Amino acid sequence: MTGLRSRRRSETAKDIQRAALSLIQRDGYDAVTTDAISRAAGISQRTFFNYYANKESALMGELPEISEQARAALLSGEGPAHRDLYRMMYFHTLGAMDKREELLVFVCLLNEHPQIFQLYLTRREQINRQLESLLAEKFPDLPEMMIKILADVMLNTGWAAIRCWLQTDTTLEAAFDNAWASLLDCLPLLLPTTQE
Amino acid sequence: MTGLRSRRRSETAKDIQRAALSLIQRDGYDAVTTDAISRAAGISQRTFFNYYANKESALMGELPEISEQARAALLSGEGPAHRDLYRMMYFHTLGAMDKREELLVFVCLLNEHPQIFQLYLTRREQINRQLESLLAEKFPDLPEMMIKILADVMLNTGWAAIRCWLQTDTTLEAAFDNAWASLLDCLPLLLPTTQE
DNA sequence: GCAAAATTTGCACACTATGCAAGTTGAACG
DNA sequence: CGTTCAACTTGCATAGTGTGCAAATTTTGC
Repeated sequence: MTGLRSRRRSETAKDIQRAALSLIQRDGYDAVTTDAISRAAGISQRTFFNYYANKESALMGELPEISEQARAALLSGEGPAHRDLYRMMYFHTLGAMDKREELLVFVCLLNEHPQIFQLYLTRREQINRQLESLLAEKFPDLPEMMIKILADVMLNTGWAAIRCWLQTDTTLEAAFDNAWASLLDCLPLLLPTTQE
Repeated sequence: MTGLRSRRRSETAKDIQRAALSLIQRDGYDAVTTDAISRAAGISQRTFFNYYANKESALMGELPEISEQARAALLSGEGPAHRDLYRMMYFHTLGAMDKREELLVFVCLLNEHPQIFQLYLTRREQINRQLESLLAEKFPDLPEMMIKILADVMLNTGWAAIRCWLQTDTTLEAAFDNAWASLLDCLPLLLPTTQE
């Protein structure tokens, strides 16, 4: 796929997402139909389904690729691990922007609409798997199970930080620091006791 | 709600799930409609939707309550933590049965149908939150963030163990031991280095 | 500029899902 | 046991979702 077609596809995908978000903010999630989104985006409803599987997918937009910035943020880091994680998630998941207001709208929708919550979980899982592949690169000698568990532990802590950030007045960086500290505080509960 | 009505409701929910699983195994997921499931379960399609939101929910059945056995398995344990986790998940999530064959069917469907995968993730999340409430009970003085992170770490390790169990010839107990060992092996990677 | 490939669109239609009212069943009470 | 009421099921209508298919349009390569 070449220049104009590729660019056109990206722009249309983005147009659809913007139309979805705008209509949903105006009319409420349940009142917005795929037909309305399509018209607002300037395409036919039939074409809508060439881009997105359903309404909530349109609302969330496309899964971001791992950018060079996000890769570098994690791979080049020599520690501490949570600094790497913060920078990776900042560039990748938040798209290097402080999109707090937009994300707050989104969290509201999440809490009210199970379909969106489901898709959010799927997105999270997909991003966790992306991180997993990065970690496999960073630690080429670790077994697969360890990579998977490490990715899950790190990313779930990161998501908890983002959620905390959205609910309090703290900075994103401080939220990551706090979540990480909580994780480290949990470790003694996981370690073998003297009884073992 | 009293005796017969309550029992009737449970049985009908179960009938629907069984019908869904049976039809899907026979005809393939995409070929089975909510109408077909309803007829096979002996109810109208309209009633189907009084029980389940959609086809994949019917396939997965209802979310199990935390049984006394599962509670006891986690709350009474004095360690090691992964023994508690194993016993809790055995009683709660696997329903105290070795349902390996049925779960293998399910894993196949998971990998082929995004809607089922999404619902699986939602189920996982719901069970994680159930574990979280149990942990809050077991450790009443821990802050909320720690409880949340601890629940995520433990349950994700448990899910990884179950997935491993389904893919290898190992026993479920050994799979939990291995996954837990992998988790402990990850901890040094998370701890602060001397540079901090 | 032309031919081929890629993409959009209109259309038909099956399936999903919900509101509503009529019919049926279970529970409570005398 | 009979009656009344609440809970549940069902039929029906209908809007929205989602897909296959072929014609129309746009982009690409030469």
